[in-house]
Amino acid sequence: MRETDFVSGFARGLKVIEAFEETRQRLSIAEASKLTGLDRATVRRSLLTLAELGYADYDGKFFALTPKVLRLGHAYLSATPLPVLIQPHLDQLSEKAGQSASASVLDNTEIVYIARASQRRVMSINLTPGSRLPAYCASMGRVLLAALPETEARAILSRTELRANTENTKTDVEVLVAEFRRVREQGYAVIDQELEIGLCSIAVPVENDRGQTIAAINIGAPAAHLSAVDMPARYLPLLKNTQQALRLVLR
Amino acid sequence: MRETDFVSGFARGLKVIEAFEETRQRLSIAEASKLTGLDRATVRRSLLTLAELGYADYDGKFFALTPKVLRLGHAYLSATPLPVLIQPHLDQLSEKAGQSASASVLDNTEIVYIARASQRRVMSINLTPGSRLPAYCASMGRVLLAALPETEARAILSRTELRANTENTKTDVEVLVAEFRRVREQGYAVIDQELEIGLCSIAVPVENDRGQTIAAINIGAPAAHLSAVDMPARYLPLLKNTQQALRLVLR
DNA sequence: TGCATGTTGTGCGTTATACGAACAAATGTC
DNA sequence: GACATTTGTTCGTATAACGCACAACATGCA
Repeated sequence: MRETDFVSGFARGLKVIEAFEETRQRLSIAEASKLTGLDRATVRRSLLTLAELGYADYDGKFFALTPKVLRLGHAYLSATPLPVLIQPHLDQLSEKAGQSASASVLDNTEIVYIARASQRRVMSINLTPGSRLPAYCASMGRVLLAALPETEARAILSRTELRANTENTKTDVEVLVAEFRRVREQGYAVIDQELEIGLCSIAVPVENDRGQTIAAINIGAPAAHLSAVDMPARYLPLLKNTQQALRLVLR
Repeated sequence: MRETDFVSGFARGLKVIEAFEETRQRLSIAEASKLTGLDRATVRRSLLTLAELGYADYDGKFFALTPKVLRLGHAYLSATPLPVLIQPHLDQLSEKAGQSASASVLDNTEIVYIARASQRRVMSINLTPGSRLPAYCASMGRVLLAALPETEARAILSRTELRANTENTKTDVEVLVAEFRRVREQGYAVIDQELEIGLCSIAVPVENDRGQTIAAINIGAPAAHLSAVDMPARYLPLLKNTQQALRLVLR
């Protein structure tokens, strides 16, 4: 790609949109400028463009995103076969397990939820398609990282801020890499309250017909309901069934 | 706003992202050019920019969006208080009703789902935050259109393609406007299989503490389970409770 | 093979944008 | 109320993007 095949005005604008995610509130021009590192004049032009197009509201002082920006994320969900294909299998899985079931893919150091079937809410945070969690401490993240060559997995870990969300959270790189090996061998990952106290989950990879891991699915359950060690016996058969069914429809 | 306060490169790029939604598949440069009406060279630069930033994959022939674009839509969901505030109430509502509950806002002629609590899937299509439905034939859409001045509601209807999705679908402007009046008086809207055969729903407006309608919530149920005329008696008290609770937290 | 059709990539003159700084207007502080 | 600081806006200029035209390549068909 040549130097001139890059529209920096577009790239800057996308950066401005993402700046809203971090703050959870409306932004002034100066705030957006600080968050993005872009010049105030440039940010102002981007924000005014967003307002002009209806992606943002502007009250003369603050900018706030409008629901129209959901179109952008939805463009992926409806254009990509994966979420659409997975959803019905996830519904079945969730129904049979009586627990929430989700699907996600890896995006750099995080997993991104692409589909979800929730029976009831077990986590304090609200997960919807588009939600992100750090890969190292999520069951689907473990599965997705385990599918990578070890050097790549290490590279991702080195870019990750390994926080101890609970006292159970594994934060040591060598411990995690060893865990990836185990996950690769046994074909599934179990998380015992590493992300949030009271929450356990079990995940398996979603493979296409060439055996490549392209996503992960999991079942999450309250620790009060079932201890982590009991999860494989209870849910692994269901997950494996779904995994097998998906392998046949994914090319 | 001055002429120069608009970044057309940014606006063009956003248009390119949205082009993916319509086709439900990957796009070549020429296809994206046709869909957006932009010059091929321009579209090519935008697509290469998306690829460079990781928002798209490029195999040398076709471009496909990556999960990273979900960040953009999610920037709205996490930055806006409304979805976050509504979600727990929706969960409760859904649990008590034993049916799916959703929340949406109006975006031009369509409603956009901003939160959802699903007990089981009752519709053939998959609804997630970001999903859109035409306002005129959805229960939440009726409620949101009824909250507008009649001239505005008519203006929106005039911009809408009034399709008869089922034999029940109301497509006559005068019939719809009369329906809006009734909805405004009775404070709720009921849809009897106007969107999809077998699906009924009932919606009420979500108002802030100044009485302004800022969103709508609904309960959807299979027609086989409960006829449309029985919905108010069964679900309206629950919806009104949730409406009241939300009024207190929304300023 | 030869022709027609369609697609992608590139060079170039014109036009529009981003940059940085300087100015103006709030905002906060003592 | 005066000062200091932050924020929003304007402006001239270097630079980058735009759209057109053309070349290169692939594909389909007779």
